[in-house]
Amino acid sequence: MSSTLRPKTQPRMGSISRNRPDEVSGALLAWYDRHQRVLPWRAREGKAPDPYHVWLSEIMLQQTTVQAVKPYFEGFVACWPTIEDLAKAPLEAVLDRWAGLGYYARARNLHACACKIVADFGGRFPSDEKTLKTLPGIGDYTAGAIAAIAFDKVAAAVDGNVERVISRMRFIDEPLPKAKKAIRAETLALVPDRRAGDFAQSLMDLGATICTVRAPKCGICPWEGVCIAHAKGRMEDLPIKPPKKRKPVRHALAFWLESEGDVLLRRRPAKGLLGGMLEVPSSPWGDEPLDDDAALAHAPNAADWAILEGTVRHTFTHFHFHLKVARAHIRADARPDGLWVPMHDLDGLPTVMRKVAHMVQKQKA
DNA sequence: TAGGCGTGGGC
DNA sequence: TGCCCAAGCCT
Repeated sequence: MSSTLRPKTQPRMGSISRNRPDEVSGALLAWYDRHQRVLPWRAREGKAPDPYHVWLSEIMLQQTTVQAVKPYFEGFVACWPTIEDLAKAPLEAVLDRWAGLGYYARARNLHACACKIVADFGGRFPSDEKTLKTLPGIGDYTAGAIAAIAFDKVAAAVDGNVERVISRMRFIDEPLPKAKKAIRAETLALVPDRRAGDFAQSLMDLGATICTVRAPKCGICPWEGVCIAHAKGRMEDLPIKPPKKRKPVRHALAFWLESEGDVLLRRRPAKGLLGGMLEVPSSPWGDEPLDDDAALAHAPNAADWAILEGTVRHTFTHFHFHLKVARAHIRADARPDGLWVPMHDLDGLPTVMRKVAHMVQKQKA
């Protein structure tokens, strides 16, 4: 990224005018030059960013922590070094490698987007927000982030971090999501003509490391002097979020069927919850716990099913899940049709199903 | 527009 | 422990 536009004399701390967008953004860029995080998807000093890496990381980072993303990003880039490689891969391979990261529609859209970039755009990402937003999995935030970070376009990338930082700094006390329009306008007004990508990343770094949800570190914030929420002592009141709803509990019985070191799995329907992912077969997921006999009627075959002690508990976005597990062994010549997978090769399972496997292994010991 | 859609960490 | 939250998107 160009660093040529840094002012010759940096504004002194506390001397920034909150009515001068160039001074406000300049103070943040100066902070970013000293304190930016080193992340695997960021371009090295003086190097042009790789749009494929920017896009891949932005999709993975949607609603997901940096620490969780790091190993997946490295794994994807090692397995599919270019977007052409990713487009050529079977969707199932992409989903299996995404397993554990959550929000699996992202992986389906990722693959669809890669195919579209290769088929319709010659393997090159468009650089304008409007075209980016036509691609699967790319919305307002991600379009702005790619335009700014990969192509240094003047664009606002308003994510949860930016909503928090800007709503505090400008004291926008309207509740979300109504506040989004004002936050976006305030953010866009601050984007500098040069270093728009650095500015986008600096806002996110500030939100992630200084302007945190709880206990923000205002004493070391480059915007302490211009932040209205800080002046009022109201930092932790913003942004105002709508109340959450209670999660209901759903129940099911999973069927762990073993045969000579393999376990029976199946692939879920392509869309919806865990769409396209591998799973341990189970009874339908219902609002009430099924009694054992009723649940066992859904078993994939007639076998000597034993219901294990304990319950797998897992929380999805909008419900809690209580899963009992039944287990049986059969001979190889009695296997029902299905996907038989070696028990040492269960990396493609989503977390809830890994919990099932873990419970079975624990009860063997 | 509001609800569906995962997971792991922090307190 | 239960709840909140993290670089949102889609319908």
